Amino acid sequence: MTISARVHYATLALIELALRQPEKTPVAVREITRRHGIPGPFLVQILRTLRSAGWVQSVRGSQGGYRLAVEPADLTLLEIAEAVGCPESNCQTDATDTPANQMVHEVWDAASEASRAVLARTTLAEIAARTAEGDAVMFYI
Amino acid sequence: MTISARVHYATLALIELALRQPEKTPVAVREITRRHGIPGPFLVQILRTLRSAGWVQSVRGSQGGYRLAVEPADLTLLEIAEAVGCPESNCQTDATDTPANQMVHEVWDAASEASRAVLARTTLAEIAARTAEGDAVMFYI
DNA sequence: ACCATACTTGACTAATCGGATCAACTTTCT
DNA sequence: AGAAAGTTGATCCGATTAGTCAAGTATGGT
Repeated sequence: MTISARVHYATLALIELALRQPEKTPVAVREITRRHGIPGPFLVQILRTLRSAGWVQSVRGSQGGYRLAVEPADLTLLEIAEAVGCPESNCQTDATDTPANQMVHEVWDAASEASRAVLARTTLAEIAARTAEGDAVMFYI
Repeated sequence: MTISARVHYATLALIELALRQPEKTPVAVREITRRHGIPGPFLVQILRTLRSAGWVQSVRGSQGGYRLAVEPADLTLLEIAEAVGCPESNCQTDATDTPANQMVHEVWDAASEASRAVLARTTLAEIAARTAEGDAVMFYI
């Protein structure tokens, strides 16, 4: 499981937006980068992806920024990871389709499915709430 | 879950060796590459790693090759993947250790732990046996 | 003894990817 | 008008992966 910085940053940003959803003014990119130490224009690039996915809404002009466009409870970490991260773990069957090859593929698929299941059952709302509490949380395997 | 070709090839080679363990003569690299379409000298590089890990034994000279050095039932896919693949998913705590950061890290860790659990409970013996079955089936087609 | 076979070692190249940056432009608030 | 923000597209760098080469060494068969 590679936790590409891209996905990590995206999640951080979304948590920030989720926590500040009650505010009426949108949150500026600058603020998020300062808060979480995310390299400036890189976050912009990520937010662009999130926008075209429909998770966030951008407000231009002065006093502009970003705002969450969906319910945090409806957004799972899996969706975030897949939208922003690697371009789909393409499980195309190789040309050399020996039985050994198939077996190995099956195991890899099972493993990746297991980790995806964990991400699929964690919502943004959940992780944002826990962040707010500052609580130590146990995630069961 | 990235299934680096390195790990994939390593597993394929080990399956081959496991299946031919009863033979007295070691298996030549050339043969393995032909069977599974693995690029020649790349497999050598991988086998070197497997050797220094102690999983396989090399026999030099003519009639030489590789031979499994452990019981297939004692070797899990997790061990293989970690020995040959990425250099440990280094989960170093970032300098900016905000609560959000910690939360996100916890989820990633849980996810990666889930997939590792799958690999940890699959042994080489198991996957080799299943491959053998598949081979038998193919024989009749 | 000799030669073909096969592993050993170490360095080396090529392509891809993730991370990050820049510059020029548009929109909106005051 | 001017400052503050986001928008877009091009680009760059460094690390990692995949894959290669060549010179060397050991072994078995004849």
